[in-house]
Amino acid sequence: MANKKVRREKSENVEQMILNVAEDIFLEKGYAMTSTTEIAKRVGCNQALIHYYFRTKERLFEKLFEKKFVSFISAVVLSKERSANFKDVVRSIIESHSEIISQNPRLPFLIINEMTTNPVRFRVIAEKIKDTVGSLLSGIDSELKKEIEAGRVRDISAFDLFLNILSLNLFVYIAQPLISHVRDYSFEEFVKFTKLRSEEVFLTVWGGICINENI
Amino acid sequence: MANKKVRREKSENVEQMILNVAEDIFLEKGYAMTSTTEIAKRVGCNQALIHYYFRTKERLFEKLFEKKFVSFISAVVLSKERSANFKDVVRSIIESHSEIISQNPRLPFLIINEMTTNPVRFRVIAEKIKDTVGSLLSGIDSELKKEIEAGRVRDISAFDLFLNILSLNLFVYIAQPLISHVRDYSFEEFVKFTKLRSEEVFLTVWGGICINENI
DNA sequence: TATTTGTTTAATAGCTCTATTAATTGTCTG
DNA sequence: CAGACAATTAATAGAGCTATTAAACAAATA
Repeated sequence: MANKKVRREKSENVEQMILNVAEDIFLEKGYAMTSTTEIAKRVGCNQALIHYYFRTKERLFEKLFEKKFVSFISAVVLSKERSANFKDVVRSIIESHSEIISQNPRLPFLIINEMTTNPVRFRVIAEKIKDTVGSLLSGIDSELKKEIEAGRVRDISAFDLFLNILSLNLFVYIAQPLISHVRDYSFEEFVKFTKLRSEEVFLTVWGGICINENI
Repeated sequence: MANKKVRREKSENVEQMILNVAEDIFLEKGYAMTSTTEIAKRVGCNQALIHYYFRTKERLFEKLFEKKFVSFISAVVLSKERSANFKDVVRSIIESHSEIISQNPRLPFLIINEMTTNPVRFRVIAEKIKDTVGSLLSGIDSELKKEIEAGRVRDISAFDLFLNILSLNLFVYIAQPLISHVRDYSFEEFVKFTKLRSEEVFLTVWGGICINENI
């Protein structure tokens, strides 16, 4: 039994290495530009081994990302905390959203890339996203309307507000290679930059909806 | 001579058709996912004809986009109009930027896609972008600092302000397939939506930097 | 009509990729 | 040690892609 465990451990190590390496390359280049040959080379094993463990490249990809896509998308919804103060609601949405992205910095690019280049994957993911977004919006909507009626927030649709948050939080990650190059950031410096920028995003989103006599 | 013209016209039609079709597919799927076979099929000609006119797939791509990338990027800079009012400067940057994007709605996705998946193309484009962004930022910077010192605008870096504009203007286009699906937009409806959203972007960017006692 | 020149096609070489198969190696078990 | 079973590899089929080549076609010209 102990021996069997050792065996399994060994194989699980290779299996896990394949998963790790594959995740890295998929995130870096997207599905189409990643070859099982390249994964094998980086792992240091035979290319057939990847098919031994995962049968097809497609299954390997799904094993890695199917769950991740959905949990990533719905994480935004789940994070919505009730608070007496609408400002704090907005802040908490932005911060938890930002937090989730920073844990998966290349995932937004991959999602968008797969969904636009691969029509099959589009259909699979799109429906789940639609539901998720729908429930998030209806969740915000009533509170937002109250604020608008009370004259504390300018007239804005929940969808526009939602898009503002998504845009400001996601764009820096989607354009990360470009930004890193323009600013000569190492990856660590880029991470630090996004941390600092998080407050910037809140100020912009909140300043953008808060009633302001100076405008 | 007139005859020769007829001949040329005929060939130019096919050549032009190839360019048109190729542009569509490249914009839709990116370089890697587009095959010369598919282009030929959509044009209705033999696949070898594409190589007859453009020699390689790479050259065809470059012919279409090398200039476009640069002009697209630098259009933002060129559009900066001097105005007595800083608010109007910001507005004009946002509006002309938004206008340029709406004329090339799929280009931002292609640029990001190519730059992240293709390291060769990255180097070619990245340098030009770096210069362009640099000169834009220094152009805004002095005016922005004056506004901050005068207490009309909160303390913000030119780069953060620039990113706010880019994020809010670009994200909807990058995520277009997703947004269209979530909201059940036809392409026309999507275009109409972006037109309406343009004012939204200004309100958010400006509200996000304008001094506001209510925050 | 024969020739020239530009356009288009069919055929195919050569490459890379995915996936399968059969053979090989390594390890535990009886 | 022999046999069993998992892990790993070598070899390769089969598909799709880019690019080239040679041949066919079309139209103007001499």
